[in-house]
Amino acid sequence: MGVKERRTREKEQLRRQILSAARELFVNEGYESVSMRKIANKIEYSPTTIYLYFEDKADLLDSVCKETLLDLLNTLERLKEDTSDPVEALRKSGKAYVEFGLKYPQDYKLTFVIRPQFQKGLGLQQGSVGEKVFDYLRAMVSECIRQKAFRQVDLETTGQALWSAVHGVTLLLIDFSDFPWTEKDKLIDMVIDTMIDGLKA
Amino acid sequence: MGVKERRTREKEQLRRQILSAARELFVNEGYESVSMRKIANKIEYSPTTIYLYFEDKADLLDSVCKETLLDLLNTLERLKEDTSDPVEALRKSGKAYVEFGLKYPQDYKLTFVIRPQFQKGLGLQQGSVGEKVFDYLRAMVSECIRQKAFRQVDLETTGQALWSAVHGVTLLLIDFSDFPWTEKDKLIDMVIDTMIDGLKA
DNA sequence: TAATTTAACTTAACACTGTTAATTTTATCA
DNA sequence: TGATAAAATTAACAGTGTTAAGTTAAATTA
Repeated sequence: MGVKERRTREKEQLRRQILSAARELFVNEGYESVSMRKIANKIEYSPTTIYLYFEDKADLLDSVCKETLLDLLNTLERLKEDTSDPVEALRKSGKAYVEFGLKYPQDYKLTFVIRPQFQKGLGLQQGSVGEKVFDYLRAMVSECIRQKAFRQVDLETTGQALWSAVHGVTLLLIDFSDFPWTEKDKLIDMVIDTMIDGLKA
Repeated sequence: MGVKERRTREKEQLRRQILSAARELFVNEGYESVSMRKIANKIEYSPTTIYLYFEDKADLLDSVCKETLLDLLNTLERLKEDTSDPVEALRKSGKAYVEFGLKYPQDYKLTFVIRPQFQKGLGLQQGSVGEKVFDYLRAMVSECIRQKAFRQVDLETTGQALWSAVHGVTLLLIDFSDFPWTEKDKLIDMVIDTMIDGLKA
């Protein structure tokens, strides 16, 4: 009775194939410039086959972004081990966040700029990977407050403010690549360090 | 010989009409969802007429964004008069920047997210309005450093870091409108105040 | 093995897209 | 009025996301 299992496996495999082709095209040509036909051509199926695996183009984007968020979450949680100093841990997480965005700039934009445009109302629901990323950030901040390294700030607001800062520098560096930035790492450090300094006790 | 002058005026008028229709549609339906035909319908001309006044759709976007930047620059420079305290002036400018973005969220996104995607290599050239906006920010920061309200930080990097922070919070509030933000103004103040505190002498 | 049911996939079609070249209409000047 | 220049239009190209209907292939049953 291994037939059903094999079929399920085969379906899963094609689903991944579609997803991988979609990601590559989205990243290289931009979400709007990629057509269902292009994706279909890449995997050598007819365009409508994709609709048997995904609701529509936006759903395809959604699935690609969920993978990206998982990747980001893994990257961040891999840092958790070392560093007993909570402020240093937060700083490192901030750097890792921005560096993730700059390493995969188009994936980052898909997830944090394009997707919200096409998935309004589904930004960050309960149990989502996106929520877990923010949970991670909240825990970092919480530890800084608990150990009195930060002054008595509001946990939620502080987390959101830090997210704002790292999101901002990431996007500016991606979008305005021809702007006469000072040395990239200097800017990233400046953003993160200034925020952290402003929060210190 | 007022014929040529009238013609010039009429051409300018139609140009503005196109621009205004384009802005309204871009803002309400999103750049990619707006077709040249839709714009043409709105002004009751044939689609190709637009090409006599603008190079292409991206040029139309470019012109719309230049207007937005002028509007932003005016909004900021109107603050210049009052406030002798340079730090307070910077804080007010930061707030005004974010509030401008939230008052015209789609115009802000067109200018600072969509346009760079379609106008790569023209992000912020010499003499552009965009450059003037950043000049304004630089002057604010410069004054804070000159009056020793800020510690001896690098002018360029500091300006860019502040831009990152306000850009980030503006975009997050626009894009993730369903995220459980703490009170909006509380967050905006937190971002700006924390950055400024981190820069103080 | 042959017929039937189910799953997987494809073809054809709809009303659209940005942009170009060729053409027609409208306005100005001699 | 007729020629010239400017302005606006029509027709066409190769493409878009998505749906409904039709076809092929695989699995199950008799």
